[in-house]
This record gives sequence, structure tokens and C-alpha cells, in this order.
Amino acid sequence: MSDQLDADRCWFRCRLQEWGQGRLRYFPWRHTSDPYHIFVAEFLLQQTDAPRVIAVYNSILEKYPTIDDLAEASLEEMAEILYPLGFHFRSVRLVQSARIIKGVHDGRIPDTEQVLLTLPGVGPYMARSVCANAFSQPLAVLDTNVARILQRFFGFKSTRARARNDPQLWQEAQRVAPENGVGTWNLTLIDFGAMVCTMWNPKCNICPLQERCNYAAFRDAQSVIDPTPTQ
DNA sequence: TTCCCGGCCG
DNA sequence: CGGCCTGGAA
Repeated sequence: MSDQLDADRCWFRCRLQEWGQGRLRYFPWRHTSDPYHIFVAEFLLQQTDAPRVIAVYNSILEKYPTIDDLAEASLEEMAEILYPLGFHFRSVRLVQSARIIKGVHDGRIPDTEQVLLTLPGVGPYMARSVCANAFSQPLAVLDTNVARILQRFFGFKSTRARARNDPQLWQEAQRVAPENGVGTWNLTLIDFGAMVCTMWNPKCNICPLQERCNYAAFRDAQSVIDPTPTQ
């Protein structure tokens, strides 16, 4: 349809993949293939600063080595462990999900987006992220970071108050993703959003995309209206 | 004060 | 859709 847009998608993808080489942040859940570990991590990462998840992630896996152990956890214990991360309802949902996985899904983390979505506390982002990271499925994700990056670079502006819920941006996220290694690609975008294309004071001066970035061009020309926070 | 790898409820 | 949920660090 639009050759220019396709060319930009390709360039965007290649530049970011190159940027990601050796620059992605280290987290323990990024170096495991255990779906249970990844499931726990994704649960804790919801709207939470990733570095602060590490300690809680480790203590959960130490105390509850398997999903069956987690299913036996008391809500009080889990609430205590998750307390420093805020969003206290998550401790209840995590144990509830574990009990459903144990009782209904034979103790295996569901490996389809559709089934994952039936679990309490699992939404569109997490379902696809688990599929990509734990089961190597080529599913792109759209979170706050990715939505911001896509809007800035391509000059899209979502009509939704919360861009991360915009079906068109979800579609664009999938379209711009590579055919292989989507899990790593998702992490690349998230880390790029956390380290370079930040919400406030993005580091355009060191950005590998500035050459063709709609936002950088606009930004040079006049004052910029940043994407509205989506909380 | 702001933001952090969202999701649920009405 | 929009309101709401939460602690902690910059």
C-alpha cells in the first residue's frame, strides 16, 4: 500500500535490532525458558518498575518452586511478599491463577493467548507476552512504551485516551515486528522505551532512530506535545 | 510531583 | 470508554 511506510518499518526494525545487540537490560526472567518463572515475572511486572521486581521474583520462586506450590500459598503470605510492589490485588490474583492452572490446566501454564486471558490478572499485554517469551510465539505486544515509540517515530496519534488499548497501534506493533525472534524484539522495544525514548526528556541526541523520526523532526521545529500519560 | 514492561470493574 | 488501584525512587 504505502511503500514509504513499509520502508520506514523496515528501517525502524533494523535500526532497533542493531541497537538492542548487547544493550538489553539483564533480568533473571529473561534467562529462563521455564513458563512458570516467566508467568510469575510478567505478573509482577504489570505497571511496575522492572528492577524492583527482581527481589520479589526471587523470593517467590525460592518459596514456591513450582506452580503447584504457588497454588498452595496462603493469600496472607503472598500479600506480604508482594507488598513493596504496590497494587495489592495482584497477590490475590496470582494465587487464584495458580490454583486455576493447577486445578484446570493440569499444572501447566496455558500456552495460548485465548486461555491465558481467562486467568484473573492476565490481560491482553501479559497474555501475548507470555506466549512470546515462554512459548516462542511470534506475538508482538503493545504496552505504554511501545505505544509511545510507535506514535513518536511514525507520527501516529492515537485517538484513544489510552494508546495502549488502541487496536490500530496493536496492529501496527504486529506489523513492524520481525518474522523471527519476536520475544527479543518485544524486549528491545520495551528497553528502548525505558532507556532512550522515555516519556519525559527522551534522549534524542543519542537515538539511533532520530534520522527518520517524526518526533525528532517535529521536536526540532517547534515545541512538542508529549503523549498524554495513560494512567 | 512524576513514572514504572496493566488489568478489572461499571 | 474512564475511574481506580499502590509503593518507591528520581
